[in-house]
Amino acid sequence: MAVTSQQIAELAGVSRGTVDRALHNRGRVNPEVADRIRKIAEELGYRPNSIGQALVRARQGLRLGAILQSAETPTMQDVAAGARQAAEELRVSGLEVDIREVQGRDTAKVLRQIDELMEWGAAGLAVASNNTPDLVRRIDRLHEQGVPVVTFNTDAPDSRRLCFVGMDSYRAGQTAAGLVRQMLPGGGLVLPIAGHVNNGAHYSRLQGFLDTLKGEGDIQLLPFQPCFDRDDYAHEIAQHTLREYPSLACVYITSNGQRGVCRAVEDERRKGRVRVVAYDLNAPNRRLLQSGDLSFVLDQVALEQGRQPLQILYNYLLNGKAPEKELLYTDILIRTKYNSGDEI
Amino acid sequence: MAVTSQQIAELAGVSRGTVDRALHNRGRVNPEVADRIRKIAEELGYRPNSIGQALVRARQGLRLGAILQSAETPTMQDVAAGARQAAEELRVSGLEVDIREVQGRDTAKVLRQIDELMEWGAAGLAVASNNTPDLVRRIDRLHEQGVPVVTFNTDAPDSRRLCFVGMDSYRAGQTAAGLVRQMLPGGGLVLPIAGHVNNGAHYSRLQGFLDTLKGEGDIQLLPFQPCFDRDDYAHEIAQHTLREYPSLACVYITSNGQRGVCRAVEDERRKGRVRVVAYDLNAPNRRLLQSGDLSFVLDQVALEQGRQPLQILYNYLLNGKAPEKELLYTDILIRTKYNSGDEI
DNA sequence: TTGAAAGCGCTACCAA
DNA sequence: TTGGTAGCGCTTTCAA
Repeated sequence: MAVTSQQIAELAGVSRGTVDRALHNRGRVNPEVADRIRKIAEELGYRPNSIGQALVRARQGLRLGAILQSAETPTMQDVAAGARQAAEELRVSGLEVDIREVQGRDTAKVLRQIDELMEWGAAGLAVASNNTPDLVRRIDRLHEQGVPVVTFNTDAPDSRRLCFVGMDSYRAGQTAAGLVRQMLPGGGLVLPIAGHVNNGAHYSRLQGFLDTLKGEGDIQLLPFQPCFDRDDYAHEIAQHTLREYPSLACVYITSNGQRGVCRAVEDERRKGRVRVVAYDLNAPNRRLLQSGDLSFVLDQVALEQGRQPLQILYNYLLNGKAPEKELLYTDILIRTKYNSGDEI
Repeated sequence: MAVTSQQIAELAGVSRGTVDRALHNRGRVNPEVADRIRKIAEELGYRPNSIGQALVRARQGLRLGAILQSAETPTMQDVAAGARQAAEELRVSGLEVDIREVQGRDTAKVLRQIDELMEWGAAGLAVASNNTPDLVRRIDRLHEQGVPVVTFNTDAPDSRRLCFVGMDSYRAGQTAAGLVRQMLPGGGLVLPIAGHVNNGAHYSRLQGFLDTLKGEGDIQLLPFQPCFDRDDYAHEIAQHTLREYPSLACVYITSNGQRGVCRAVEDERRKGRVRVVAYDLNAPNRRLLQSGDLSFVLDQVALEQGRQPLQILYNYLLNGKAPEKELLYTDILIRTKYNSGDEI
């Protein structure tokens, strides 16, 4: 059995209460005594038993809240699963976690959930919502009230959030560019399609892609087109471009709409000659990879994105450990038909 | 606060001890009373507080051991870090974990460590060693003694181990083949290099690769060559092949030796025209990706490989939950110069 | 078959 | 500035 605070108390000739105060700098202890206690603890390699701590903490009932927007999408469902996993892990440490799922992109609903969670007594929040002025204001207010907020999946960069956990979209775009570069050693014509023009993540995915391929002389980039996350628009854009450019070698799409693109390629009987690179490994994309309609899918580690924020809040609130960086980027996964199975 | 065993005891008009015995089927309780208790617990949605359980468990002192062979390699260091992480997490649940690192591939040393850990009182073991008859025999013996063994990173398939956590080497080979296929749309000449001919993992990486590319008519596979994990041999093989085949398009190497290959490509001034695909994202490979000497690196989630086995042993020994599958394959990661940074 | 009580390690509170 | 004590939820022992 490891060394306990009781043992230290006996060695120092004081009570456990004094040891506790000394080691946690809670004050109300003679500095000399505190020094002696700290030295003994150091020598014995004392580390407070986290189970004991958890037991006490459970009584205090620290509460954390998490809110996920667009919860109806496959990716956010994965994120939610990660959050639930973290909630379960933290339960063991004596915390309570409430996870709220919001359908669609609706800042008003998100704000309402924030209100409810604050009323419930949440000491920290994890928020995955889109970056609107209203949300930024609310996050700033929470910050002033001493309630830390971690954004995840989608950032609110202008707010005073503790940190962000999610994909580095620009870097993801670069990664996509690297793949296209490898696929087209002899160069070729590439069509980039974005989702919404005003979606920060989609835009960065595009920028990273364009910036990285621009220098490569033998690769020609067509002007990018927005498809507004819709398969029908994406289909129309792809079909039109395929007909106009018989030499089209690749389509890069940063958002939903990939099914429309693949259908267009198939319709025009260009499958195999036109490569498609898309985002997010969900069920439909898994199928499109298997069938060879998609060459690559860039995936975010959704589960991790859900898990980390709550852990970070826990470490911040209970151990006073702030996250190492403001931007905690999750891994960028490259998926092909061969590594998109159900690995653990 | 969630419902406690005390509350159930009061509602059932019995003591906490009786509730405990009833809910955990420890016997020594009137069946009718047990039924009543179970029904109340069910209705109230009782779930035993894991902190309370951990506190008691800590007193009993359940011990787990982990042994890693070839601990001096970068990959195994990552695996070890994962094991340490798991050890820390389990400490919170009241377990003690001892991790032993063995230098080199030495079954005798591994067996000695197993002895020591058993003497120490380990109730379960995680073992990453090479698959030798001696080890298999020992694992089987442990199994008979009721000590579960989880193999990780490297499997001992013929043993009665509880399960294996690691890469699906054949599938990794297929993944590499898929990348080569994408890189060489017009076909081309490919040289496969393996490490040791008798290394199961390296052989599977080769087989998966060959099987997947065999059907592709326009890709020509040269006979594979073993380089015995050595850069100098790999250099020699690559140099010789580069000179003999000016049209060589790609080298696939399943083991160490990738530096020798890259040097040969550079020496022969074929960098950019000859693509190299290798394994494991360690420091040197990160550099080779950055410099463009390597096109792709296939990586195993080493950290996860270290973490999982101990968690599995915990669930098995304390919750009676056997792993879902015998072969728990970890993710196959594709790394390029753009996604091989230090993401979390 | 059942109950009562101890004890795990820690922190918080109150009294001195 | 200190010590003493209660109590978190659970399991286990001992006694009835």
